[in-house]
Amino acid sequence: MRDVAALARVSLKTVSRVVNREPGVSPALTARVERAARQLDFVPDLTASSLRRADRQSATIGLLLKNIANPFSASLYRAVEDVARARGVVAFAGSLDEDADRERDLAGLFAARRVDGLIVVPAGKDQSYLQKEQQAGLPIVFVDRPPSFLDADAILTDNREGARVGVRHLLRFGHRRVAYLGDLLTITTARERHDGYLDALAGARLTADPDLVRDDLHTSDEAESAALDLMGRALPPTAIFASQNLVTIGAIRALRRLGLQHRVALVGFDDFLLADLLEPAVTVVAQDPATIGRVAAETLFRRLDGDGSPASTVIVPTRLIPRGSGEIPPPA
Amino acid sequence: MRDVAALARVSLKTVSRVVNREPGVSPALTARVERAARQLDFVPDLTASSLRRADRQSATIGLLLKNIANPFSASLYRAVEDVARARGVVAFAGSLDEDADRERDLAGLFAARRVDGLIVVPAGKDQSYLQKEQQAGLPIVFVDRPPSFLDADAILTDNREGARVGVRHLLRFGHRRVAYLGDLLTITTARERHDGYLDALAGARLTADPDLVRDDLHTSDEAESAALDLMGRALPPTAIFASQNLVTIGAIRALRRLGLQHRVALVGFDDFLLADLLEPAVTVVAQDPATIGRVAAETLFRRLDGDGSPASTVIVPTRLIPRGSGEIPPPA
DNA sequence: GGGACGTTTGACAACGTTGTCAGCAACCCT
DNA sequence: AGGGTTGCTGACAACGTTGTCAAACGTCCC
Repeated sequence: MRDVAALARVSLKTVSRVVNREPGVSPALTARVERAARQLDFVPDLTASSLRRADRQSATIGLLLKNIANPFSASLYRAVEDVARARGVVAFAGSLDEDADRERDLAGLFAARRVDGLIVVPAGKDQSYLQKEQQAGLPIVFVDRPPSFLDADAILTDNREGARVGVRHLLRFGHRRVAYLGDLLTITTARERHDGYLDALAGARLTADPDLVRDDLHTSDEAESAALDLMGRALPPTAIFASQNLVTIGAIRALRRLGLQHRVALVGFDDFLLADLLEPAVTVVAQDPATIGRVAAETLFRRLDGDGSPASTVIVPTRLIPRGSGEIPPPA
Repeated sequence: MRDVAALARVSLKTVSRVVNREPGVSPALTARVERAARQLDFVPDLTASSLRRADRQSATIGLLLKNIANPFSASLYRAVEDVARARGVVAFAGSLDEDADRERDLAGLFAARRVDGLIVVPAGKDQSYLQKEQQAGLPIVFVDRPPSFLDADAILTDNREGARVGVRHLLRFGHRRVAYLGDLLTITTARERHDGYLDALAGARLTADPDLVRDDLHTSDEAESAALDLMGRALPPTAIFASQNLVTIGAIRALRRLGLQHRVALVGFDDFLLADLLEPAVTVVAQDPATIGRVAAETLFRRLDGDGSPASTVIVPTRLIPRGSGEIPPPA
């Protein structure tokens, strides 16, 4: 900037004014400065600028995701990016892999870089460590899972209701032995889906058979062996509700291995690519990561624009997509 | 930091020394400063630090991707993140959607934030606009597609050879009428795959039937109608080579609609989730985004560590994964 | 006792930018 | 002509941190 000022024979401040399009610089000087800036390939340093500026905004936000490589996180990121882009804001992203330490570390790295806001899919059981930052004015929006020990905005999927609807869908076709395959119970959403499953059974005046309920399945392989084991029992289930993407895929693999994919009904929570091309096509309770991401980003920016209203929670509904696997009736 | 210094009754510089673990501070003062810092929840401002520091490193890199929401980009990001994490470096990411203007804009936004390096999947046809930054010392590594009008490191897939191997695989089963469904010819990799297809035909002393070659298909829907159209011709192909993920899926949909999925062979370029669960399972030429991302990040950091050797190009091989759809013989 | 030396500490300037304020010229009004 | 207003410009300090250098102190040796 100093070089630009020298070349245009003006002061630093005038260059700053031209670069920031502040009013009150004569056309002649504006032109001279712009020419000099172009000639020297001047790129203003946004970090220095935000250090000095009164509002201290860095036009940067941070995203803490489960795992960028999984489609849910990736869609979420993309939706946030699109909202941010419209404001010239760019985003940092990091994967947590369900690791609470990683969550704190990354939040610290982002805070040290003075992001303007944080969108968090929490991995740990306690977000109170963010309280200081929040009180210091950092807006934080939680996504997919509510914060613990912290009062903040949250954009959530209606997990319990979604699971209830999915399981009820199976019950309507006459199933009475519906198995549940669930993710780690340490994960809030997994617990909620588990509860939704129980709700649906209760709604049909059924009690859950503990032998048909398997929690803490976190990988496709674990889900596959759990499903194989279930189907090998004396009284196997006639339908399966899978609480998550990878679990659904594990269940599909198991049914395929047993040649039961057209005999045993299956509904999965969370949609996935090509679910419609499998045979049978997979009935799912679809979440809407794009909407969740968009709403989260909009909420964050509303806070940045000064909205000081109490923390709100938005529940994004799920949608049951019948495709075939969930409409298989029980054997007569 | 001033508050910490006041509370610990030391100078700013001493706080700085303690925070950065510089040697030569007495244990007594170190303890006092650390206590004060904890007490005040002091988080050092990395942007101010990097502004002042001699090396000007911000421990931040930027990634320009095709589209974060697509699995290739997401895996790439994750691989880069893992390498960066080990160094305490965080990453910005942005989607380009094949838009050259967007590429320049985002590169500018990242440059203004003084990233230490850039990993770019180029969208435009000319990267010379990055020359100034590069000469100013910004390491830039290109991924998936080589840079144009710029001398820089590149980590590429062997597209031409991969396509050749995929098509040769079909020819080995006796196919003579192999169709080609390709992405936009403006995309370098699409052209290379097209050439690989021609190579394979030439290797079998066949000439390409122009009626069987369809380029510029960029969405699943476009690919589907192109495939439907091809199969409706008087002399339809007995096998299809699809040059890209979405195109492969479009082709699958078309074959399904015609009930031909077990009659017409199909090989796709680029692996995708659940390809093994479709019927028939889909034979693909798999790329390796995780390796590509890891190598790109390693190359970038090597440059940051002062490697000044001439720009290098690393070719990451592809792998043919036979799963069924590519092993269907032509009708007798 | 005094000088040389090493260790620990702090004052100050600087990184690249912007907020504040003052200076100056040109104009308007009485 | 004098005073006020307006428009444009620049000097200077400041944002939060670190590099440089010198001061202060203690230790050791002759």
